[in-house]
Amino acid sequence: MSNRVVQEPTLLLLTALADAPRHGYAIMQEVQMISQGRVKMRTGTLYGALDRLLGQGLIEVHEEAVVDGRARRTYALTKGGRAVLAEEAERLAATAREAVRRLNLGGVTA
Amino acid sequence: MSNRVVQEPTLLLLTALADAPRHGYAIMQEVQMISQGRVKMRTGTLYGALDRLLGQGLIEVHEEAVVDGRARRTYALTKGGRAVLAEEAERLAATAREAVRRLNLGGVTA
DNA sequence: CAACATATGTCGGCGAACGACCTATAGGCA
DNA sequence: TGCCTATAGGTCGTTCGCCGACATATGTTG
Repeated sequence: MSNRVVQEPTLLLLTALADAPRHGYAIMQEVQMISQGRVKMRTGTLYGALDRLLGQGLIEVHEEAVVDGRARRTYALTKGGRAVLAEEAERLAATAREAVRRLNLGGVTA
Repeated sequence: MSNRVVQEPTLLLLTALADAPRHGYAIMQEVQMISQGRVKMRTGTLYGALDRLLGQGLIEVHEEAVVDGRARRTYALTKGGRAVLAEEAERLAATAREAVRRLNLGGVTA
């Protein structure tokens, strides 16, 4: 019953991976760009969300390299993640449309 | 920097009040309808959110009647609430558009 | 050398949402 | 009559995603 599928920061994360695989830092920058600088995703949110999404099978590790003894992972959307993102995007768009419709109904002639 | 303006359940609540003032129970039903039965708002969420939104000045008490010794309040959007809802709806629509755009970019030829 | 960007992560805490429960009346139905 | 459901409004403890701050390491530029 619960909606709690994905929240906005998470949705932006998925969106950031929609066109190409990216690594963590790049995702943060991409999220900022997508949201026109409004949402600055923190690392705490990022890596927490990545773990969660990996567990949910919405994203996967695309490539894993070790650079200077540090893991460098790039993540990619899975088919499931792609489907979820498409669904959520449609749902969001529908909600937004409904909000606008109602604002116009009750707004002017209230 | 933080996005956290309003979350989805809250946004649906505001949307439910966009065309006409409503009381709590009616809001719950309306939210269900708007979301096509996907989001079933609980009373815990509802009244918590109403208090919060009243405090933020996004909604106001429209009418207050006492029926059978019980308070019956109807809530309405304030101008501020209306503005916030309009903004958020636009933002959501933009995010959804970007998600779809990127899905089409990377989806087929990946 | 200091400062910033790149890059990856951990941890404590907050707050919205959730879920379960409570009260109360009216109506359907077995 | 007793039970369930819908209407209507409300409280409270818990969960969980997000936030903010911190830690670490390298490369670059002033």
